[in-house]
Amino acid sequence: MDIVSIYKCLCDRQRLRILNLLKDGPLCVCHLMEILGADQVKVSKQLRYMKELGMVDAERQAQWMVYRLADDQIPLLTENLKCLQDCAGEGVVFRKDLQKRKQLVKRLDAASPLRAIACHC
Amino acid sequence: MDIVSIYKCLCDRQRLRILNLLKDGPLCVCHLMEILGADQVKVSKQLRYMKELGMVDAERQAQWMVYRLADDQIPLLTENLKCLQDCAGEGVVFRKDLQKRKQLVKRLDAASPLRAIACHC
DNA sequence: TATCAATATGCATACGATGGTATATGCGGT
DNA sequence: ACCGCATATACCATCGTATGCATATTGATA
Repeated sequence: MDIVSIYKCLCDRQRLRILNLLKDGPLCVCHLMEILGADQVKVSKQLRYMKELGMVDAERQAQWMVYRLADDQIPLLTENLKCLQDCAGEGVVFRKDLQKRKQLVKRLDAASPLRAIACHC
Repeated sequence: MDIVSIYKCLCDRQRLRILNLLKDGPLCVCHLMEILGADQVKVSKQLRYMKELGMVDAERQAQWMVYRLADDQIPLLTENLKCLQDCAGEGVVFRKDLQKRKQLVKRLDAASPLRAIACHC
């Protein structure tokens, strides 16, 4: 994959937020939607975009599609993801996303352990 | 400056090449044109773009405009520039650019030391 | 001041990415 | 077989950004 494609992917805030979330583990589309407060189509399209680039992998779990960072990591990507939370000013958004993620996982565990497992959180 | 703007800047191959060249020291527009094999308008506009972003600074030297990486480096940018030459496959382009740069400097030194100095190469 | 070289800018156009709506697919449960 | 939920896709409008051409600006030199 060429460098320019990677940077093109990174130059959208929502894609960055998604990658940042997936860095902590797989998530299904509906949970991404909830955390990001975004609509289904948008999230779905961006995931497809990143899947075609080879940045993320998708796996079906019952009716959910679970997305994760691709197994064969791209060093350039990995390095850039590392520093998202430390980014001056903007790091807040990324840190908050990860907090929301934790809350979500807790809630799912309490309400329906099975579903939490199914969704790989 | 926000992350997205930085990545937007990085997602153009020619801008990357320019930044890579400036990492080794200042250059004027005509030398950039020569090394990149690009036309004046394009180079000039991309430099302006990067100047407005705060990535590069410009200084007039007689009739030449000499561009350099901005004094107050942006960490995210610095880190990304570091690995350009090592990028799988594509690193070649960036390495070749730096070679061309060296040849250019040599030639200028031989032909006209004064001009070489004026152009800060 | 006329002129040339180096560089910048304005404007029109084209292209690619993005967003929205509607619709399709795939799976589980009844 | 049907329905509902989760997700994907097609299609179209839109908008940002790059590109090309023409022209303006700036500094040096005669």
